[in-house]
Amino acid sequence: MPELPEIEVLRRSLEPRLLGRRIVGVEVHTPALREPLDRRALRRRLQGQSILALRRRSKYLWIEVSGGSTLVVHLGMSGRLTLAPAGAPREAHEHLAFGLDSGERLRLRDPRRFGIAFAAPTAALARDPHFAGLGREPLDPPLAGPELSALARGCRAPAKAFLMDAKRLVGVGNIYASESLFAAGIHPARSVARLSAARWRRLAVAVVEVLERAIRAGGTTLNDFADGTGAAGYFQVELAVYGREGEPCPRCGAAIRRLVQSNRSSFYCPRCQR
DNA sequence: CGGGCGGCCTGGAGGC
DNA sequence: TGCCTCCAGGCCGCCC
Repeated sequence: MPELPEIEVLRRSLEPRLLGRRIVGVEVHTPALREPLDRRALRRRLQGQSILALRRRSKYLWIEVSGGSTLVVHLGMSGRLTLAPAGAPREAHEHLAFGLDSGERLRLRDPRRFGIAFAAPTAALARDPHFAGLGREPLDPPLAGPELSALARGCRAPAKAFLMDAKRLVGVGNIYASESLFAAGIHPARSVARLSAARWRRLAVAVVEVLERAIRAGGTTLNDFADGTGAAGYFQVELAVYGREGEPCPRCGAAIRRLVQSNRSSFYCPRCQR
């Protein structure tokens, strides 16, 4: 669920509330999310430091602090990173929290524990294994057809799998892959090995537009996602095909179908997508 | 080496 | 009402 738009919405919601704040306490409640939480490194790198910048890379949030370190957070499937007022009780599945000089607490809740959190030297992030092999950011600058086509060089995968291959293009997960392919009129099972230039152009435009619209709508909240203030997004009401098997296509009225690819559900219109 | 797929994990939905 | 099964999907590792 948290794909690029959700993390960007989270980043924008937290940025004005966190910039300049000082981290006064680091609480680690759970030994491991998807990776072990390193309590000592989190404390050593973050405690007492001021928050300088919030950035996003792929589906990761980077919170850069003074002293040369950055806190990296990935929400996995069910994570929430929210600011809690002073004195708020610990919530269920709260694994990690940072006390701030404002008295608030920045806390990570993640029932399914697919998330990731660690602190690392800012200067070494580009070489960090989490980031070294990542592909192109689709929005900065906005992707165009020829470049998307070039990213697919040597790739014969179905279009759905290509869009979700973070080594080539980051940020597009299961929901926005289905939505982008619908917007471009491309069948999710079509191989990208021989797509026309016109189709590459339509796909690039579709990816950029879908992601930007989702950001403007505050992201997609199906179950878990909320921004840093706890607010849900509302792009779920604008989804054209995702999760709508059997419903009429918003463009042509044909029944939307579901297809399983790589153990993931893809949704598409059999008439509009070829 | 590209690509498919299982596993990690829990809550919620649906069937009986 | 309660128990069971299934499903959700980001990402890594395994396998063909």
